[in-house]
Amino acid sequence: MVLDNYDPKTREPEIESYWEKEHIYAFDQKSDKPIYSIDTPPPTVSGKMHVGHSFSYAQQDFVIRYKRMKGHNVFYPFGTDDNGLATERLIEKTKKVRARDMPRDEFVSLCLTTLEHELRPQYLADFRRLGLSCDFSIHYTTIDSHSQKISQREFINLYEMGRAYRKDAPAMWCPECNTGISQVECVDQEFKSSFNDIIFFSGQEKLVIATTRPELLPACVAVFFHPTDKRYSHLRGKTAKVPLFNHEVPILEDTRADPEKGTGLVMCCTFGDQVDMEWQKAYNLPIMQAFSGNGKMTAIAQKYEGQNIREARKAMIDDMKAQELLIRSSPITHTVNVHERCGTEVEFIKSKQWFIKYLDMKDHMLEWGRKLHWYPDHMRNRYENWVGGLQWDWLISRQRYSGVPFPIWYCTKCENPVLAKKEDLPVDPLKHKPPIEKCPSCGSTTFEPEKDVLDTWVTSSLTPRLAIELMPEKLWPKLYPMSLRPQAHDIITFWLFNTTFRSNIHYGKNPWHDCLISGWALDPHGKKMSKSKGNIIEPQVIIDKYSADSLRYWASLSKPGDDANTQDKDFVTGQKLVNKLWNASKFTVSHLADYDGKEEKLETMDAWLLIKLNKAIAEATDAFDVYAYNQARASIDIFFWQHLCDNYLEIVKDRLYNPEQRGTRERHSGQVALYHALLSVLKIYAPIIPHITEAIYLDYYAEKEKKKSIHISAWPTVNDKWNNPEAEKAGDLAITVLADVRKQKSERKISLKTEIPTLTITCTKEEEKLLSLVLADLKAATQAKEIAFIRGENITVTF
RNA sequence: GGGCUCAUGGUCUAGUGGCUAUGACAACUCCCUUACACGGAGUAGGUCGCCGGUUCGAGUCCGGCUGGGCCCACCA
Repeated sequence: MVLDNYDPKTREPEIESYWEKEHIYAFDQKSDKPIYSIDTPPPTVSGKMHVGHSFSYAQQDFVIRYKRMKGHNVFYPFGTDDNGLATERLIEKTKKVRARDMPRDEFVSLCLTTLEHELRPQYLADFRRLGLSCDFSIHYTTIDSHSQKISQREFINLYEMGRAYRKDAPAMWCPECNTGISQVECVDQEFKSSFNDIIFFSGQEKLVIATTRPELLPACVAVFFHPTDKRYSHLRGKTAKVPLFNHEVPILEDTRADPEKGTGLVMCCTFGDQVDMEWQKAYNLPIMQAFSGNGKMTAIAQKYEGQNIREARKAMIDDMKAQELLIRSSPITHTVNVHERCGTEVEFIKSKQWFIKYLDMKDHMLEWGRKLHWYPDHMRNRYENWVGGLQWDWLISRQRYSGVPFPIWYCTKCENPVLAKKEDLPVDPLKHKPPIEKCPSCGSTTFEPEKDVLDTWVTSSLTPRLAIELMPEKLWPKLYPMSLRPQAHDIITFWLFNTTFRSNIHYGKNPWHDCLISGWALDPHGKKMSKSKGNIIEPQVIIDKYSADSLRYWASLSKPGDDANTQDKDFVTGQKLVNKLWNASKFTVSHLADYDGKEEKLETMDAWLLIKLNKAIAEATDAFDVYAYNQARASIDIFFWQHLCDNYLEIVKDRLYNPEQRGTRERHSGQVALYHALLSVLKIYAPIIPHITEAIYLDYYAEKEKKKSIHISAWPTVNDKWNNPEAEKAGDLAITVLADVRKQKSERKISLKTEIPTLTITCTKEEEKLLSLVLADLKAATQAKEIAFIRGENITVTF
């Protein structure tokens, strides 16, 4: 019962162990309380928890802890994403190997064992140390067989619905990673390049064409100009000779050629960019492939064959210069699409890839997005904007090593795909045999496994299923749709969007009711953190230096969806709060040792405190109900610091210490107010700073309330019998007087303890009446021996 | 180029049409008062980015502008 001192460094981990041992956050499969289920974001196992994680996971934990205290049976699983390219790169780095230099089997098993024994446990420990109230026993990883089974099952379902198709198509391709990629994995990056004016011949006429991609010349299949461009209208129907390669290509008109750009003439190469692809389709032009998937020039590049893109570009520019085919080369900076994981320029390559058909669903997608409750609401715009801009079906093949395999084999003779049977899942076609002996269409008996793996988002767009299917099937309808998807705003376009799509396609409903979108943690100056800038702030260091509670407190300062600057001073603020809570509690609890829990008529100041408390409870509750944890926190901050600590405790002290002079009933009344005020303060703070509030609760209140943890105790409610407008007015007046006395003492540079022989208050008759209700407390707080009243309009104080 | 978002004392920030615009940090002045000096009481510091409009009333709503951020498009 003695609150000694509080060292978060040792106490926080102890408290976390206690939660674990007592299963405080365990989901109760048998309970009939309303369920609140969360589609927890599975973070990509990347070594260490990032400060951005601590920011957004803390924010989701605030509202989830609130829901738990409000009486929900909380289903809060924890998954990790350790599937796909990001994981491969991490393993390559930590184990100093290269996937392409070793057998696939060996690499995959290295990934799995390293994850299981080294990376994941360390990583999970970081999230635990943040004080998240997850039920960590409900755990999946996006690469485990449970997830593979579900992912493959739903892929087969898509295939059966006719939504998964395999097509020879220009696919976005990363020549460095040697894999197809999707629209969402691309980012813009500025590059220095050169704009080259090169000469095509149309008969004897010299045509100047500007290009940044001369290495695509061997794949040039046409030249275009705008139909209204008079400079070139005489070229209609003619052909042009491609420099260096000398093949003739048609000269065509199309409105997509911009007369303002370059010379107004543009070459079309399959495939330089998206317009090239549109032209190829529209004019049925041949498909030429200048380089292959690994970024090396192909045979059509003739003497440049085997060179990589950059080498070929330079060599061709040099050769054209030598042959006087290059008029001018001006350096430019332009933005190009690069693969976000490696920064390589994205190319288009023709290959056989699996796609999920969804462009036909745009209207439905918008409707689904509108049915979700977004917090904050404007985040919906990002979803709608994304849907509006979709132009590709979802490319889901990845030419990687570690990932969920496609459950498919192909007939070696007719390429007919053979899908695994659902009861055999999960399968790895590289290891397992197809479920049939003979190809149903051609009768061949030899099959070839699909070597590609599924895009990691194919699996992670099923996280609500991965989570609930860990539970017995009879609970699924109660858990799904889930209550909440918390996540950061940067992945609305893929994770949130894809999950919404999958859920509606497979189950005919949205995957959740609410989405809580968090912002980003930026550096102290509002800049994005990055290794290259050297401005990374590590949450582990903050927890060590301050505490997990102060890290969480910082996360509660900004409103949902807002980015926050990561500043030391905010951690200091949290640390001060922890300290203040501890000391205020120490004081309070020491005066509650003999408190009997009986309630009787309250002293006016005590009633005043409980009115303020009622208001704080109402505000915090309303705020938490709409996920406005920052407003809830602000309300309780004001109550705790101003009303309780700065004013009330100073006022009630004298009654608590001196019951002989002030009366035992008066002391007891103070105890009543203190008991409820502190308890509610702790409870309202509990979702934000769960460690310190638990420490205090366990020391004093746990026994009284017969609960093992504050986090499963009942959320405070407004108590109507405390409402007392007269007491509130009287208390507010007393605070005005007290503040004025303090101000004058401060101006006279005398201690607040200095006695005042007679305090004269000028006020109205009604004010005097109200103040007389709290006269004894006011005397004690101001150190006034006597208080005299003079009639007057504006309340003033002299001594 | 389009969409969204943000702009409030030196710094960061609250603010949901309505008295004198919130709080924190920093600064300054004081106070070692038996919960806390990791504390307390005060003081100073703001034409709420700019221009216009709606309104009895605008930091708040509307339009335009300027400047940041994010997403998308463009990329010959």
